Amino acid sequence: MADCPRRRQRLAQDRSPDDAQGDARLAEGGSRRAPRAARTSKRTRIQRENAERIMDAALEVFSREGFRGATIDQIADAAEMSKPNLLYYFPGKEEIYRALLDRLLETWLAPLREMDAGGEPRHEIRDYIRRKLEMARDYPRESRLFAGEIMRGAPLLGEALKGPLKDLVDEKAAVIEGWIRQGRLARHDPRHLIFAIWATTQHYADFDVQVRAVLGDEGEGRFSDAARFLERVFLDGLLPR
Amino acid sequence: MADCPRRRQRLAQDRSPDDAQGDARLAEGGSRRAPRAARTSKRTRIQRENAERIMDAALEVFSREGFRGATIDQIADAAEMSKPNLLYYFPGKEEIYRALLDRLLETWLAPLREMDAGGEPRHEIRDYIRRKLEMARDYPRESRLFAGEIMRGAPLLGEALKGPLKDLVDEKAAVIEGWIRQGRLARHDPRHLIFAIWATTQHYADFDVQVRAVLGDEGEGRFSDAARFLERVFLDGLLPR
DNA sequence: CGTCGATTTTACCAGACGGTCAAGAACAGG
DNA sequence: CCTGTTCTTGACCGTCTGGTAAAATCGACG
Repeated sequence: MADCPRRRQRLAQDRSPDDAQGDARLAEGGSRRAPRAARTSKRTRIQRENAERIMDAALEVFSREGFRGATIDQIADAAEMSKPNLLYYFPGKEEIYRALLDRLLETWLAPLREMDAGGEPRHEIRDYIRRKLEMARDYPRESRLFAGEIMRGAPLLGEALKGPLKDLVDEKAAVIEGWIRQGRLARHDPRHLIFAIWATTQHYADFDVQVRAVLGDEGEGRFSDAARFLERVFLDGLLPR
Repeated sequence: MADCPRRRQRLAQDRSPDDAQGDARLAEGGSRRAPRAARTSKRTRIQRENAERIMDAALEVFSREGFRGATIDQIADAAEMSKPNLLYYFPGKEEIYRALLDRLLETWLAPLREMDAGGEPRHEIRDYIRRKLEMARDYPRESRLFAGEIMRGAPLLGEALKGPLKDLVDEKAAVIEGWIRQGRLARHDPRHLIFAIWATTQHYADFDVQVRAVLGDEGEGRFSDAARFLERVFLDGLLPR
């Protein structure tokens, strides 16, 4: 942790050229005014650049203010763009938000997905904690966006939680249960273990002001301190004695 | 945990008769329209009852929608009261919110405050986890209100975090360090331990939808399962081996 | 039972906000 | 350099929202 360099570019942003758009209902109902950006399947350079600028600005604003607290004007300002121009690229506020969540979800699941049934339990869990903590450190805005959506009752992400997210947790819970049956881990509920890792790591992004306030000046090394603490507690607590 | 009955009344609500009011600047600047409720120091029965109904409704709405997402109309509806009538008791939206936070803070710190330097470390930490988890179960709205305020950068609670909250954590961190020096606990950073307990317990209130989505039908006993899991992991991880 | 303050309501307002429109500016392809 | 398309903008609109004014109603107490 302490030794890996900061980075803050590209999560799932570099996927296909035609992604991350609020084009949910783009090519449908004929009568609706279609001449929005990207009616043709090919996107121009300007379209790609501006869509990206908007997404980044929206992440900044939504993660700080929440969905209702954010205004299109704020996002447009942050994207250095007029409001009507922004609305030329996205049909509305909710679509921008939805686009952000869409591309966030798989990024969010990635660290858990990497957990390898064939690996050594101690090693796999420690690495999972590290990866999650790195995400909290390097992508706090994404963490807060996600947290905000869940705390509001997940009006948009609700189905994804019961689908892909639950499926992944079920899969990895089975892996952990396998390790337990082999006697390589102490008997614990694997789902609550996963919750605990989510909670403790994301805490350092979502509650950053509180963490800083409590730690005061000594807060500089909070992420490496947290890594040390969490790895030791979880491993000592999880391994059979 | 599993055996203590549900309850959902009174946290710090029953303090003095003249509390929990947005009366920050009540008896000041003479020229401002004063005839709001409670200009005299004595509150009538109706004033107490209505202020309470408003606070409860506001907690419901603010905790679900966030500060900016909540509207005075929603709060008034929830309090079964007209908007102007509500504004007869509180000078504005922010004052209601502020009043909620004011009375929440000391409730929130209480469980940690109870941790006793003279007690047995294993017992004290286990009980602290239990108390926090009970609060997450019985007062999820308060938990979400607090979380929302912190996530927005704690614009109102900021000073309280650096003052009373930090002081309390410092005090209890010293207690834990004492236990460590006595060899009764393994060497760990006590502040990150406290963060971890906060994070894991509050997770069950703040991220309830996610927890439910992942656990599905088996989610009924989530609080007692969580208690079992957290107590074991933290204690096994914290005690010297 | 009348009076005066406490309480409640109806009507209203100014600004913010999400979104639209039509016209102008920039640009790519021929 | 012309032209059709893409991009950008200033002006505008209906609704929502926080908050106010003032009149009407209630209720305790002499």
